[in-house]
Amino acid sequence: MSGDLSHSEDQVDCGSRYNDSHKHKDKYKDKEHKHKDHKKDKEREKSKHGNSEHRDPSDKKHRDKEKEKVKHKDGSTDKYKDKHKEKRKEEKMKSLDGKIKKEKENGFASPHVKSEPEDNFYPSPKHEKPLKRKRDDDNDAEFKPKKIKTENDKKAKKRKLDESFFGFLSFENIKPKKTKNKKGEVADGKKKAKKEPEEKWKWWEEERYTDGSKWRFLEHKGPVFAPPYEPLPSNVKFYYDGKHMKLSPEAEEVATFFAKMLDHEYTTKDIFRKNFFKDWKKEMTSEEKSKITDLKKCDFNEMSEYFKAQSEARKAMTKEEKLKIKEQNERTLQEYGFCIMDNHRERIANFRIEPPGLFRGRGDHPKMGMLKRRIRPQDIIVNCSKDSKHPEPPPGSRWKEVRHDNKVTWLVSWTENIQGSIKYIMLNPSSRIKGEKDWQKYETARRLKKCVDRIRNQYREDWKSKEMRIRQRAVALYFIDKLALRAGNEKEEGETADTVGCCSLRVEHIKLHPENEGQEYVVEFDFLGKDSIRYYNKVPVEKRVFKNLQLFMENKEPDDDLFDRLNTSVLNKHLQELMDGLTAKVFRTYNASFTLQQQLKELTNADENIPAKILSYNRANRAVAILCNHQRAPPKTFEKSMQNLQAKIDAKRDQLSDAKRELKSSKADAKVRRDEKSKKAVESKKKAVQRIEEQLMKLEVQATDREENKQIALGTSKLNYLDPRISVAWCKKWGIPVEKIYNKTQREKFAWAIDMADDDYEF
DNA sequence: AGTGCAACTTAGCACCGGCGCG
DNA sequence: CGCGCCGGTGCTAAGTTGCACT
Repeated sequence: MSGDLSHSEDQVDCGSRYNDSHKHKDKYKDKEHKHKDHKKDKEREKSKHGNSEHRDPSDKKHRDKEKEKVKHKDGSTDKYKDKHKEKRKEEKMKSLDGKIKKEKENGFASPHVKSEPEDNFYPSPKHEKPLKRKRDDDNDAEFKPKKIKTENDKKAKKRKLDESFFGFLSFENIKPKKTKNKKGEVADGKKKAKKEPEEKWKWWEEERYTDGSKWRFLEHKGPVFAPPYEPLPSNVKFYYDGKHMKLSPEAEEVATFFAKMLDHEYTTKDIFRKNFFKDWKKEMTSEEKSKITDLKKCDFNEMSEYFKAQSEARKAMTKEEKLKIKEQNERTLQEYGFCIMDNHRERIANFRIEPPGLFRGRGDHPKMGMLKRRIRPQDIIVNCSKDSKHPEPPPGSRWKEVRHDNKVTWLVSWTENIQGSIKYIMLNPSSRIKGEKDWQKYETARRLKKCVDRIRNQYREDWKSKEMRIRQRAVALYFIDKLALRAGNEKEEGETADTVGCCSLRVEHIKLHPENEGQEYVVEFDFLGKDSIRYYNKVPVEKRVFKNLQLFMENKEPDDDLFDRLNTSVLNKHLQELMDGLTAKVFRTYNASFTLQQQLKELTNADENIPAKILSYNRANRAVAILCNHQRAPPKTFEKSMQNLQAKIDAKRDQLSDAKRELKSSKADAKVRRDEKSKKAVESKKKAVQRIEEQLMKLEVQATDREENKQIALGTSKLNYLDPRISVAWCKKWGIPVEKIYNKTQREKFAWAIDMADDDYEF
């Protein structure tokens, strides 16, 4: 059922997005911040999205149908979500009252200090138990080992242990040095010998920790901080109410954040402006505060112009200047961009601290425009091993804490002030620690493959259960499986944009059509999911599911939870019982990978040439992206670039007919002359025609590919959902260079798969 | 059971640099 | 040899999950 893509089209066409996100990089002088005062009254903004139009009263029609004896039989549980419901309703009322949204404090100074004494070497109180595990840390106790064995065994043994120890001396991480794959040795036998010292570390051939620890040794240089604020030159002025006003450096910095965004639409949005203005005032001197009382009277234009000029100037820099900067960046990278973890030099993903700026959440975010404060050394927690050379805080400052917790993978963390969440500096996807986890993820998905039939039968049975909560669980699971929906945690209102996943679907997000376009029992989904990306889909479902949905919706308001007896924790607990390590997201991984494999089988045509095969690959990839609803805004230049391509195709066509004509005439010529020379001419013309035909085809394929990709993003699924061994195996099977499928970074991330998968790999 | 936190994965977009084209 | 385009990369927001605590 899940690999089925019958519903794909709708998704693609109808998908549309509501989010315009973006970022900012800036600086700002920090200040004291308020405490997170949660539980502030929150008011969710009336949903501005398309959803509202879907609150269709007709839903009520279904209410009286099929009253079930079952319903609420376990009266005990109405609670799960009631609380939220209440809130939402309350808020609705409030907003109806025309009240203005109450603001929340910006601050979040609250340290959440872990009072871990920095002295225990392997602290981490929480994970005491994993010690028993033989193989890997978390779940999947058995699988990992097994997998490893099955997958590796053969080759693993032979080249075990060759490197590792001083691997970090070799910079293995930088170059995706061709890893020899099984047969790979072929690749460059002799060269290999030379490059041997650069041989990449094959962590996947080594033992893993079995005690829950993530490393034994960890050394790094700490984070790179955002550059300090540089005040504007005095000729760049700020005007309030038409009059020049010199701002204090603190206030000025925050003003520049706004100035830099002037061109963006969201500086016109009420919430954004309100949040910004409020936080800005906190940075002002009392004098400034009393003068500047209306954002509308602020004129940031000179600042804005100044920054535009700056960026022009940057573009116009000479080669030498640019080179210098590049070199400096490279030095920074070499110094801060790597760490040493267990004898290997590994690349760090994000070693720069996020610069201050104005927060812009995605979608309709209640906190957009708030000030993201500058992070200082005293906000930073450093994690490294006790026996390593500890990173030095910048002169005159100190770290908030240095700890030595080898049960976690992060090197640096700090608490961010917008949501109060923790941010981390961690390793690159090419690192052992990320790679192992990634591998493990696919192994879990493969285990699901083995028992998915059983699970599906089970939830189909559960549709008939007498217990409401079981039915809900079963229907939700069906959606997660069939439609690859996300789990859908509940979220705190007023803290984030109003988005949902499976368990948090509300009545207003689906419509039931007993009959639609010739199909029976159609469910129409329309909601905003992660990142406020719209999910729109019409799916025919089984009658029993349909009836259940009618039941679930009975006597509910549009903004009531569809699955009121279910949440992600209940669901995952259940899944855990069905299979060790099973959680909702495993279904996404499983269905994505399974679909890729099956689509590749179906679409790849042995007779076609490489570009055509790659098109097939992309189509298979696309099927997955559609399943997972990975959309993107059509590139701004889409139309134009499509036209360009079309022009090229036309030109190529002309060229082809010219070439054909020439071929013809040279043939005629050869017939008359019958000499060697003219024969040769014919041959070369023939070749020319062939070459052009090939080029033309390539262009046409490219055009198709691009057109089909207009609103679909392939990257996310490729990077996060598709077992790379499937792709590698496909490449090997059809003699396609992996470079055509994976770029350099991707090859680094998937080095393990490239090395270990054979052409007969089966997901 | 419910809540909140910590850790880690997944996500789309802006921007930039290198490359192919005229 | 400059210019536009495109892919790759960096950035950081927004999810999921597990667990401790109450």
